[in-house]
Amino acid sequence: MPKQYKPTDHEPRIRQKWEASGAFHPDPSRVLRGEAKPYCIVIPPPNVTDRLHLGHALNNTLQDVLIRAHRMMGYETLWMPGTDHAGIATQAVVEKRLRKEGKLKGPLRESMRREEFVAIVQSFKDEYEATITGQLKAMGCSCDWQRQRFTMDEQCATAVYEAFFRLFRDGLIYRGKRLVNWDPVLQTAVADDECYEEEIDAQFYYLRYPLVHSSLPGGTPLRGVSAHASERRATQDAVPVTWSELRARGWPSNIAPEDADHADDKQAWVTVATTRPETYLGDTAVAINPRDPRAKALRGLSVELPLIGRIIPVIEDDYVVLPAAMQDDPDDAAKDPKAKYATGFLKVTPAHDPNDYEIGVRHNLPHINIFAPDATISDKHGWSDPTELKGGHKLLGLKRDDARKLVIKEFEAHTVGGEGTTPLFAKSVPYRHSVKHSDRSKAVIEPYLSDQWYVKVTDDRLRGSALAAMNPEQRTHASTSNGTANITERKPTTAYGPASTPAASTGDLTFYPSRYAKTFETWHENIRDWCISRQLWWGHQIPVWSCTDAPQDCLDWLRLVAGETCYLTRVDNSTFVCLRRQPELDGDALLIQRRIELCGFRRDPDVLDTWFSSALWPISTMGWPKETELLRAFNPSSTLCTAREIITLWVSRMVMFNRYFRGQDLAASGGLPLRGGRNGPVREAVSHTSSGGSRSDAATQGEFVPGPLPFRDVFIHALIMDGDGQKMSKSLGNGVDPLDIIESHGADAMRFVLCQMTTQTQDVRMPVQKGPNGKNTSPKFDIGRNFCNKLWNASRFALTMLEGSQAASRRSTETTKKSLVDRWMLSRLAAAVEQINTALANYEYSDYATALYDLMWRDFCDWYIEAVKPTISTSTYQRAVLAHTLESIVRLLHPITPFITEALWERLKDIETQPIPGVELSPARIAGTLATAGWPRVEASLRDAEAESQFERLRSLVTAIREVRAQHNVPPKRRITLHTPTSFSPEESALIETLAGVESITTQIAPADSAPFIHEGLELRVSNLADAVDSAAERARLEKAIADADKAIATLQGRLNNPGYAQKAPPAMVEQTKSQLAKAQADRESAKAALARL
RNA sequence: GGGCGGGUAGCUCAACGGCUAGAGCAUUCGCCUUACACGCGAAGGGUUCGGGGUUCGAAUCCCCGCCUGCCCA
Repeated sequence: MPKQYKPTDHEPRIRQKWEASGAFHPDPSRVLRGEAKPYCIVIPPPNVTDRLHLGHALNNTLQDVLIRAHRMMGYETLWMPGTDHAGIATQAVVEKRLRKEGKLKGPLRESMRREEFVAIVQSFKDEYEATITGQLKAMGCSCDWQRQRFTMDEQCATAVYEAFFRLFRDGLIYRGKRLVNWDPVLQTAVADDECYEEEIDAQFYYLRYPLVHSSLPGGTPLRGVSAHASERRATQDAVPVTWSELRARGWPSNIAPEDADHADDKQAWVTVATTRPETYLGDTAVAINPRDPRAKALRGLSVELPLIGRIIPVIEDDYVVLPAAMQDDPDDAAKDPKAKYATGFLKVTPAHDPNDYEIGVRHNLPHINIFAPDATISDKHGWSDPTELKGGHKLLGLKRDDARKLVIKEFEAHTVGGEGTTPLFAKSVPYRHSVKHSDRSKAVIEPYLSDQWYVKVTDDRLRGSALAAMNPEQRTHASTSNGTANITERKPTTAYGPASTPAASTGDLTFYPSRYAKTFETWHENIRDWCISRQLWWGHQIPVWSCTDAPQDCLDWLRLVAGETCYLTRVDNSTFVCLRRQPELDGDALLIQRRIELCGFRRDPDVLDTWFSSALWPISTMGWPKETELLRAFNPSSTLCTAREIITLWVSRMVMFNRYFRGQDLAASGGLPLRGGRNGPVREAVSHTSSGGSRSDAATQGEFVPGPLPFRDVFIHALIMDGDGQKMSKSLGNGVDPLDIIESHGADAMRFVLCQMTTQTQDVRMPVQKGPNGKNTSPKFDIGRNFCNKLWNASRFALTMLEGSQAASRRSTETTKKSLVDRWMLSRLAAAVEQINTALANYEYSDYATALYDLMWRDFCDWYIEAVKPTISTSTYQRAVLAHTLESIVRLLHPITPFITEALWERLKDIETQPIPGVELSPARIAGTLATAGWPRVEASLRDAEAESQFERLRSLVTAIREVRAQHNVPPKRRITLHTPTSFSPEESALIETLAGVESITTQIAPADSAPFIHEGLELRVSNLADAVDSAAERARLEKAIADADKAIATLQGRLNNPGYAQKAPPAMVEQTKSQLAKAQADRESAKAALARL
């Protein structure tokens, strides 16, 4: 064996060995036949946009640790791998690439055919999928590569279309409007993360809106009626409100003194402040804060929008910022920069501002879209008939900036009430603020209202079942027995229990760390319907065909064929047809598709949100909607391992979908019993009233019983930050590539460090430096590399001892005595195994790795190996302890550092030693493959408190002697003499001599040139040091010993002098303190005596 | 605005109401002691962010404040 462990000499070969062994490809039928318990993790599928970064390395290492540990524990273990198509991100990356290469100019939709583009993305995906798979393999991930999936492959797509169809049929998908970030240049919606904010210098414009009475009933014009109709009516009905009338209604007299001409008989107005005057065309209300003293006077009044004459209500909403002067707390005003500019009146444009949109929802206001897709003013997209009104037509066709200028000009030219002296335009003030821009076109984003598809996750069948899935101990708001907050800090798991129960369901979803349960809970309590349509080409195209004013005969025919293959709904005069596109039904679906397309139906061009397919991942990868063996054996899976940012986007949706669809499946198949016996036989189908309910699915229309969870445990791990606490990212250049680390330090070193870093905190820091090859690395990985090298050398030493002495074992001098160090080592091993099992069961990776670090390095290498050097070649038993301890360490480490342990085990596995009772190392299921070897079972009876305390005393004595040696610069090879008033057993003496470089131990008086030291309250001496003893140094050392003892005495005495302590503290604690005090006092006395003799 | 974290040695982190607050790296000193210099032995280094409180006892629990990060809106 070489002196240093070189990962590259072993990793590729071991990867091949694993792959050839089939060790990672489980057999579901073993689970179904009851031969093995299942353990399963579905990988959070990485995006195919890019290669994996260090965060992925962490995420997947943690999964592999669980997978490998359970495989060794005897579970039938499945780690399902795959990748995600990542719609928006991937499309953006490919589009950018094409533009860079000059292959794409202008808007995508006009420059390229859909099929053409999708094909390019497909090949891009193939490239990255291969890269990602290679990276995972390089890390040693023991995925079932034969079952690898992709969210857009045929199997997953089948699941997506089936799920969409069922939700559509069950009334859980509907069409609605939503504000999107619209890029007017590319004419597409873009996601939030494709926008950037940029500060620009702009103006706050102050516009006057004349007040009028509305003749509409209830003083709430526009409510629930179309904008078109109300505009007409409003123009005829407007009656001005005068200032005198306003004062009569309670308008405060001290308000708005700057408006000099508040003549009693003149029409009154309100002044709104806005940065976007042109959007006034889409205003549907003016809002005021209810705490505003003017609010009461305005209640029930309206304003008339100049130039277009629309009458819109004055409403009250908390969102409106009070002007700085009106705020109770001047500090609040200072905090909100807008308060300085606010007038207290907010023009509300629900179709063109996200906040206004919310106000619109709260007050049921109409949305009036005033822009064409290219962001020019248009009367064709929601704003109707400006030409009949008072001059709004001048604005038609103008771009946003031009429209803004013209609006200001018009407002300057006109006056309140049409004939007054007060201009509609009050003033403008410079204002710097940040505005959203599109990454790709740099255009200013327009919030734009458009039709979208939604999943009604607020329905109790989805939201409700997600909340019900939670472990009751982790719920805070549910009706717990005493109604108080009740979050368990930690699940009291101390041993490895069954990892997966076949039908985990209600109440089984448990978060680690538990605090994340709250994130999950509050998300569902405040959940909103989920917008699932995206204006992209890369993704699952929505399987809905629609037609406005479809021919009657076509509709009649559709009603006839509606059922298992298609489902239709009507909204106003539009018909929407959803086709079910399971492969076996494709014939029918295709027929219907052709027919309706001939009738004028067109398929929705949008694709589904990527999370829709991700939400199905735990079942789609297993073949759903087919009732496969895999699905039955491995759903629910055991653990989901992910980062916290994904709890809301992904975890929630997987829980809802798994429970919903599997609930339906189970009901349809006669209601398989769910755990806990909550549900008896599912009730027979009740008739479904809406059109098109299918026959075979009738059973699913009955009372809904949620099905099993997608997984039982959710482990949320930390995010890796750089040394400054910043996220690692490409643009910052602070990212670390896992492959670089694997190359420089080895996969095991990387994995070890990542595990050791994984505590329960929210994020961990990893200082980043440039390595010798110019690539980013971190000094942290040296820990792992050194650790592996240490293990390698410990094994190297052990192997020479074991191999070399196999022949010697037949010699007559052999002893089989159980020595102190052997008992101590086995005791340490038993303790470590217990600690490791507990850590694993609670996802405490750092504890797991640290326990092994200490066991291997501190206990095994520093003390055990050093101690047995003189005796190992003549003790059969000791060699057996050495071999068993080392092999246990290697097996326990395998989940963290699979390569080096596999390489070492190839040599260790054939060493023959006598058995050690209480240590069970069962053979590998696949011969010669550690990955399938048994998890070490070490009996707790090997714990030996006496051996541990006896060894601990020797160890502290050895350390004390070494300290004196170091102080006197005694050469390591020099043997010295220990003078002690007490005697040691021959076994103890031998250990002291070996470990402390002592030649002889004597009770004889030490010569004058010896060095005193204190151990357990006694003065001991060492002599025969190389140089004469330096009494000044001795004095300093003894004085320090006295000072240390004094400090301890003060602390301990103070504790005992506290009257409450003896009374209230546990007696054992008090006893301990007393003995500590006695020892400290003895130390002190001995040191003083030694000092006096100097 | 709501929610959740973090602040302990120069750095990265432990310590989960009870040993004189511990590791690794870095620093200093001595060693190529024949498993390992990616190593061995030893040393120095802490007002546990600040202030109150609860307790026999607080880094730990509670309150206030400061700094810092993340998620949701």
